[in-house]
Amino acid sequence: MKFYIFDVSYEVEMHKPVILMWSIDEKGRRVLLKDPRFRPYFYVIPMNEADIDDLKRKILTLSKPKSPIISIDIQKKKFIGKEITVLRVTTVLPESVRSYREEVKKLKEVKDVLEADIRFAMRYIIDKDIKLNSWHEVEVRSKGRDPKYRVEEVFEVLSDPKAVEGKDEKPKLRQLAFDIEVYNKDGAPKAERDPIISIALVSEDFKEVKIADNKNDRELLLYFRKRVLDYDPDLVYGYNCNKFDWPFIIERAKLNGVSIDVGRKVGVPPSTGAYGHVSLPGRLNVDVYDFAKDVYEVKVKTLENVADYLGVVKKDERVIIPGHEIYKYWEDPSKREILKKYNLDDALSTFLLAQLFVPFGEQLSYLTGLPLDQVGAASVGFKVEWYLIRVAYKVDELVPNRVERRAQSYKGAIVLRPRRGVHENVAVLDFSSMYPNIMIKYNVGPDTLVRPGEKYDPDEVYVSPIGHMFKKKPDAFFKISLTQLLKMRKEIKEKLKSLDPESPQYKLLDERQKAVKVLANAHYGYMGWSHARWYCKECAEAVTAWGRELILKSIELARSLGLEVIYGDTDSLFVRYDKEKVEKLIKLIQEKLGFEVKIDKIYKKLFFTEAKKRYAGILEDGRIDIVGFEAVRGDWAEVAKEVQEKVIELILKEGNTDEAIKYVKDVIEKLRKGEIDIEKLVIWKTLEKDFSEYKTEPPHVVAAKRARLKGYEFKKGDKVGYVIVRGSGKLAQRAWPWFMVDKSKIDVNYYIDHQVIPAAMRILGYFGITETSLKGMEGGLWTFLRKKSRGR
DNA sequence: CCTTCTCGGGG
DNA sequence: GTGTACGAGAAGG
Repeated sequence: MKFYIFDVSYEVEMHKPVILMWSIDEKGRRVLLKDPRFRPYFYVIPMNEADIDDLKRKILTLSKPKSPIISIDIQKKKFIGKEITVLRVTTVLPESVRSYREEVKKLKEVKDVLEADIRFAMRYIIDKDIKLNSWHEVEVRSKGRDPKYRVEEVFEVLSDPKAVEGKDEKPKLRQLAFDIEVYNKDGAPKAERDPIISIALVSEDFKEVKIADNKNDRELLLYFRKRVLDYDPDLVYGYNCNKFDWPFIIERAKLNGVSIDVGRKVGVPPSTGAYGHVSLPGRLNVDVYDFAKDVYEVKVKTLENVADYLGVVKKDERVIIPGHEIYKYWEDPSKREILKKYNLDDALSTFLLAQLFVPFGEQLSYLTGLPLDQVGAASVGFKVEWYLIRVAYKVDELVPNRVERRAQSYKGAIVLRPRRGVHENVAVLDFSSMYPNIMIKYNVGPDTLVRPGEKYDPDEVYVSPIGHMFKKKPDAFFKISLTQLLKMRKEIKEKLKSLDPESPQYKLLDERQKAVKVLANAHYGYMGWSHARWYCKECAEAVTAWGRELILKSIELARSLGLEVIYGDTDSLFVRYDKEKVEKLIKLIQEKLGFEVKIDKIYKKLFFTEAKKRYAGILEDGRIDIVGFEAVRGDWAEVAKEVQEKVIELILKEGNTDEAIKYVKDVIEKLRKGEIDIEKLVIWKTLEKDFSEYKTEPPHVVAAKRARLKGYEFKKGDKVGYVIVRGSGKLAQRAWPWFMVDKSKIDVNYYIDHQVIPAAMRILGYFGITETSLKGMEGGLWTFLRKKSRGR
């Protein structure tokens, strides 16, 4: 029979582990596949001189009746490229692996223990090559219904699941988004004090919201449980629900003595699992916020900002209530309808955002083997790592243990000093997948790296510009992984050409090729991550060195053609767009250096100051592109960003500064008159550390501390929005959380002198405009007098 | 006045 | 908890 498997977990039944595969059958029924045949294991590397059979006997004597060691096999494997003989020790209970690991490690004949930290369900996914969120052929025997599980039928698995190639379609999944509102009068919400006052649910089939009529939230919790169980969703969506909604619900349920077992296992409540995700048995609980974090165009990633930017729910079409005022809308019965609408708009936004993000998440899950609820919560490093672990299994490579290391920095990419000024017709050339291709070409990896003192044949190694050497043979582990990914991407793209872009299959495969790209591009950074299992600083260092060499050689080629190079960063070159010469250059780089370059974009006009990583241009279609300047940074006040953006636009489009100057003066005047919204004056910064770790007291830290005194919770990772008020002393002493400040207290001069003018001058200064001419009274005074006389 | 701390955006 | 390079403001001395 064929099953669409979307989650894998396990449970212990009669002292034995059983793999649970939460699935959908071809009739669209929710079913559970139980595989009782799988057992946990780990590997033991013996000391070189150790007697293997003797060691085997010794390990067997450690066997405990609770979870006996059922077999020890001698196997040949590779470890960091070297052939080694290992013992595979298999036991019964997954949770006993850790204690066996510790005891085995103590034996003097044992060099190391490997793969004892691969979670049991992941072990199954890797070993059986389960492709989550896709179809598998499995031989099964029906066990009928089981009141323990909220599924239509339970099956016992008789054969290893086999992925069905080419069945790139999804069954109809039930999805439910939820959102809660809580009563917090003083500062941040606290579950032990504040009740839930409203819950909204949105699915394809219904939208509803239930508001509490008193401060006892027991009824609300029961309603929530009932509605989830009635609808029986496969996917549950929340926004920041792993960190807020779920912990809050779990705690409130506990206080109320209510069971909140909303998963597909009766009596089992949600619990926090790997990477801080909240797990509901048999359902995929997706925190949409995890995916929203990747929308870097949105600086402050509130639900309404992300939904607005992506166009699913526009801000002006929905209710927005500041977090600290929510309780007021509940206390005043006449305002409760507004609160309900707000709650519903949030759940709706979450639901709609999930439609955009989840298809991509499903494909990341398909590739990495991490179930969808974990793959969003896991960082990029772990996503790459799980992908690598799957590759390792297929090529008999053992997985290195995680080692505590100090981060070691190394030299990175090259950035050219730009030619300042306005340039016309500039082409941006990009190397396609530069670092992955360098890694493939030079066979880079910890397994091919020639270590100090190691013997090598000078003809059989690649030597990096900084001297690190990599053996040409055999293929590096990273090369295998990357080649496979690039090949997969090429094949998918080929297949896409034959499909209707509107078809579900096209959409699915397109998301898959995007996920492949993300994983491939993250390989280089992964090597330089000190917590990586396959950490290799020398490898990362060599890759950036080859990258620098590549760019420099390409510049030489450009110059040999008489092409002017205006700028370049890491894997891009900005050159004067002379069509013929640029095409020649692309060919030359391909032929002489062996790398592919493409024209990424063409600017009609491009403006540089002397600074690196900062430029603004107008593209062929008239769009303005701003990189690096204050206008696109989150830590500048909106008013300054707007001014700079407008100045850039006026200059690139008009070709002179007159309009721009007039515009800046106008904004300054509005600021003086207090006509600018306080929201546009807020500066947002992240607390990157715990309060105690700060050696200095920057403004955002001072503001956050002030909010904390009022009961608002601020901690590492939070964004602090502050404004500057009038007064004396250090700037930080004048920084206050924006929601605690009355507009009349704002220091307008700070915003003029330290936000608007610097942002405008960054551009206008290049054209010889002075600060005083923006601020000066010449223009301002006249307008002032004119208006005054008109007023009379 | 100079150095250090801190942060964010992006190739 | 993927990497380094870079610019800029404000604190600190």
